[in-house]
Amino acid sequence: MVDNSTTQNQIFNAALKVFHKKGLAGARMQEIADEAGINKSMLHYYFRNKEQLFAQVFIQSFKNFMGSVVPLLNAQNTWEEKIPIVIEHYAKQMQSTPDLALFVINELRQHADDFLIFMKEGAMNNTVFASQLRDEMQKGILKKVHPLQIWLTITSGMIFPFITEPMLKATLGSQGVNWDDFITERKSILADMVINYLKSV
Amino acid sequence: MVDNSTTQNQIFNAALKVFHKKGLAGARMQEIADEAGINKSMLHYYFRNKEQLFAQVFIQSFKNFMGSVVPLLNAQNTWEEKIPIVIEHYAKQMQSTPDLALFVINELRQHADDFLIFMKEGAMNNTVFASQLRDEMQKGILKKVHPLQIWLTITSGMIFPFITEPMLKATLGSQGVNWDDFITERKSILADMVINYLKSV
DNA sequence: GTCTATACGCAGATAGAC
DNA sequence: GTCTATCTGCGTATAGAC
Repeated sequence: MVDNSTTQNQIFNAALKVFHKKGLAGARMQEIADEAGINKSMLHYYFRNKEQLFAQVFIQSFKNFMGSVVPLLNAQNTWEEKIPIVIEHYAKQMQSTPDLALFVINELRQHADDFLIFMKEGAMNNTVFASQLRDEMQKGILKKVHPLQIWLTITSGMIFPFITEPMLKATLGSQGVNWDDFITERKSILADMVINYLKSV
Repeated sequence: MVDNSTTQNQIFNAALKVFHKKGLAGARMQEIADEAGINKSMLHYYFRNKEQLFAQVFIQSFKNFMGSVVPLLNAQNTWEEKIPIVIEHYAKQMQSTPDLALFVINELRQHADDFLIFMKEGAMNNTVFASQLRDEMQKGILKKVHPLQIWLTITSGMIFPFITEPMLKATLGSQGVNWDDFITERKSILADMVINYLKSV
């Protein structure tokens, strides 16, 4: 899955890992080198300096975070089928790369000017999913709201619990609630909530 | 509102500001001193070192972020009245201290071991709000779910949009949607969604 | 391409005068 | 309590041998 065939890739993947955990300011070039099992000066040989290494890591992370869901939104099924699929997609993503979302959110906030240029304007709004919603809204079948609100409810509802996981787990633990069960319940509640709302015309 | 009567307070408030914006790793003692309009060595005089200054800032921030809503949850009105009030509370909080939430989430994730001790176990679950929900759930009037799910839906739905504000604004801007209008719509959608869901037995 | 050694600046921290 | 001057170590970056 992860390509470590070249030295450059080894460095890049290590950088991905360390930057995701520590952020730009907190990451150390030495730690990235150690993680890659490679001499520190190699980082400069391949990526010039910390700033440029970070830039490449960020761009890749941003595309991955924002873009990986788009195909699901453009698929050939109904909007109603897409909702649980997208929810499941985010749950999987948060479990496989737990630090990705918060990293992107955080660094984008601090360096918005430098990196916001990578936003594909209206990427979400041009999906088949958004069109499907707008269609049925106009027919009066669905409640009329901006599709972005639906979209935001789903991402909020699924990403936020994971970025606040330490806090949430502390609360759940003291209640004797199992994390995996809680997340399972969460996925179905969120889907029901959104779908019920849309249909409540 | 902000007490800058003593030198110590001036430093503390400046530290609050800088740490919230830059985080522990990104903040500079010199920047805090400049922000306070005070000599750098004063920071060490009053707070010993960066770590201890940060610790005090974090604890205060955490309490503020987590605790300020509790009185609203324990108030003498119905659960249904509380929902829009709590939503409004978070909107106000995110507008007056835009960096607070992300700061707490972020630093808590990186130093969970050091700071999670401040979590009041089950703080949310012991509120009147949670009891009200459980009561009506048992009577079969409301859908049976863990009250924390309701709570999480509200916080997610209201906090997440603000911490992703730069991204969201970029998207909205390209659609010609006004931010304030979007947030206003958001508040009512979220309240409706949660209330509708609870009542859909 | 990869390594060792080293330069250099920055940021946290202290000493000590006033 | 507040200031100036200074120390020290760390982290980025480069030089240069192999």
